[in-house]
Amino acid sequence: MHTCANGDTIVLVRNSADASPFRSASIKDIARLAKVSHSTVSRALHHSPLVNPETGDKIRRIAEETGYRRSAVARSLVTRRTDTVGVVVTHIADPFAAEVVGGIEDAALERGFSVILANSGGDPDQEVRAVESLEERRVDGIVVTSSRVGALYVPMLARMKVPIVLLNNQHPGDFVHSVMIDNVEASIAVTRHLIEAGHRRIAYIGDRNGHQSDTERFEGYLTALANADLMFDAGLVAQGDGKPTGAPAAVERVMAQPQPPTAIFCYNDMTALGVMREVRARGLKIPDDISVVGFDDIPFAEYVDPPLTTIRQPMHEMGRLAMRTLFGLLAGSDSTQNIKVPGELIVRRSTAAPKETR
Amino acid sequence: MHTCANGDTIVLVRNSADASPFRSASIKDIARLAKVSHSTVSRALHHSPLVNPETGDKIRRIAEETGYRRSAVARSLVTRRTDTVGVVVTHIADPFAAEVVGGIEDAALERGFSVILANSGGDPDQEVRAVESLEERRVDGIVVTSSRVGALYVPMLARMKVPIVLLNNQHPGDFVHSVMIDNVEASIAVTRHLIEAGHRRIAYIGDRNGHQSDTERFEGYLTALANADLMFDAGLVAQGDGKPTGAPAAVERVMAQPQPPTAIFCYNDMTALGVMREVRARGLKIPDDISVVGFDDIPFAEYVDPPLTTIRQPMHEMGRLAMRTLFGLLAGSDSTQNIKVPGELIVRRSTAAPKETR
DNA sequence: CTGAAAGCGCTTACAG
DNA sequence: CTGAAAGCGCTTACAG
Repeated sequence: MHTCANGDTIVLVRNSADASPFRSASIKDIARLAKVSHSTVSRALHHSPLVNPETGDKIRRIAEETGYRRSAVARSLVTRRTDTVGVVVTHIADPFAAEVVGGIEDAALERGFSVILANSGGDPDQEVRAVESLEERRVDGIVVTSSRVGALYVPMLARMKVPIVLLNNQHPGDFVHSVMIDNVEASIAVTRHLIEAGHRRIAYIGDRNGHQSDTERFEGYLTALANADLMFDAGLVAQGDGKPTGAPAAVERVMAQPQPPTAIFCYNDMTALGVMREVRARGLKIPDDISVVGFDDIPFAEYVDPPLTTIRQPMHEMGRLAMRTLFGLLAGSDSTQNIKVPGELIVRRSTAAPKETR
Repeated sequence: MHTCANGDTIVLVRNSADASPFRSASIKDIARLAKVSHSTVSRALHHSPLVNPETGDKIRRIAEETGYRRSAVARSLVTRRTDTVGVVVTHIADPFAAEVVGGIEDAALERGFSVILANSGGDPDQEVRAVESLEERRVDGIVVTSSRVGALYVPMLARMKVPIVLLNNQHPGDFVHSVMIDNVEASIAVTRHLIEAGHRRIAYIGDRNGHQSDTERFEGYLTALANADLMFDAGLVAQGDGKPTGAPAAVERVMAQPQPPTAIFCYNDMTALGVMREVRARGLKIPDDISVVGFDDIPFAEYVDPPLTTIRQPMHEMGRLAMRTLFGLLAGSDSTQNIKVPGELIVRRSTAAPKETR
């Protein structure tokens, strides 16, 4: 309840017994209290120079005192902007997604944007539904991480919907706007690191889910082997599932070879965690008996024992870059943006020279 | 562009050179194409029984073909609901927050709700700003995790704003609606676990940021000691910062005691990670020389070496419970909901009997 | 079964 | 500097 100097009073009451939507104070309520038109209230709240400073102050004071909150939904209807971006991730609890969203959040906050989260669960259909739901909510832009749909968005875009940028697109083929880690180069770098340490038999444990990033990392692995004139041995390649649980079977397969590997390159850090665990369960010491490398540099990579050698993806920065691209698009840029971000080789103690060479 | 059987045509054009907000198709465009009123279109899109089945089908087909997306913002303005919940977290990249948000997401999706994310950065002022921003966006409800404001929301609520539920409130004192882990009981359980293993000198490494949860966990620790008739030694208590980085100094302090501890109870798993690392750097073996326990059971707790004994917080489930409470409130419930969730002691290999007793 | 009308809470030319 | 008016894209009584 707010009582004015002139005795006017406003009481907002929940309508009836249940908590169904109640009417919150509107610009008109403030107008009545301030004895001005609602147009003037609207201007005052925007600090428009068109309103008398004293009137403006009075209006803002009343708004403050009554706990008035302007309705972003009403505003959006007329401005046709929601100052909102949608982000679709596979699972928010995935450390990669969480870090990326952190970067997106930061960039959004700087511009007064909010972010709406949507899950794809890694499923193409659910991903499309998530994007559609975001479109209904009239977000100003969308970033899709680890998309399984990728280029299929092109026709949607042709219909002139919201701008979309993909972050680490997992669908083969290019998309108009994207920020991607340079998987091939990074993969060459880790593999070369192992080769230079003296390894000749290097296993690759991939991801059976057919991610584009897996294809590219495998490609980098092959390239590095070729560059060093090392033979490729298909027996040293096995598939995991991107999670620790997929590792044991894959380790079993490569270690069963007549000449087992002295190093294992894992598709990602989560796989590496499972690999380290399985390798250790087999009584092997890391890195003395076998070297292990991952990919991503998730926050825990440095806390496992031994700390994991890996490729750092600048996840937070990638989130920001995706937002910068989006803001550029919103500002009218219509150029294609395909940003390729370099990974960084982080050498820790899970890698060393192979036994034989020492 | 959409061309109708009757030759009518609709073309939507971005207005002018820049990508400024363009007009997306509205219910009226569909109405024109279908040669009905926009009221009928609205009904058809809702599958209202009030519309002729054939007319309805025709309308929906046209909507489909033109890629029409109803505007949730316009709908919200009239229905006074946004089918949206706001979630404020300290940092989304925090594993605890990410898991909780995962549970919230799942519960939201089941009811067709979207979630808007907002960061508090652990700062009370920013937390309040985040909540206000969510109110402006007219979310139907808000869940605040690890609130630093807690009971201070009461006056805001008195103004009849959006329902708020706190998840693991970190502000002293109770709030109307909350879901909390039972810190005291859980803390008694881990401490008792150590005592039963034979430990007599148990250190506690807390969190200097003054979280309510730290106070409660410390309380549980004291209670368990007292229950076992063990003397409390202030020299065995040190403060970390909830992150691995805060651990070394704290370990230094407790290990410098004339009689160092044989076990360390850490405020949370992140602290335990740092403790394990520091303890190992000092040449001590875990658990042979010293036992370490954490709190939370973050996803990585089982992958560190040795796997960490800890208290599992059912984070995902807690997120769902918060949503259930919110939905109850939205459905008209006006009862106070203070849900206390039990933690679960997960014994792994970072704890064992102390050396002397073996 | 259908349409005309009012209204949700704002913003913003337009006229004073 | 201020107000009346139109309109953003929907929903929903109300009258046929």
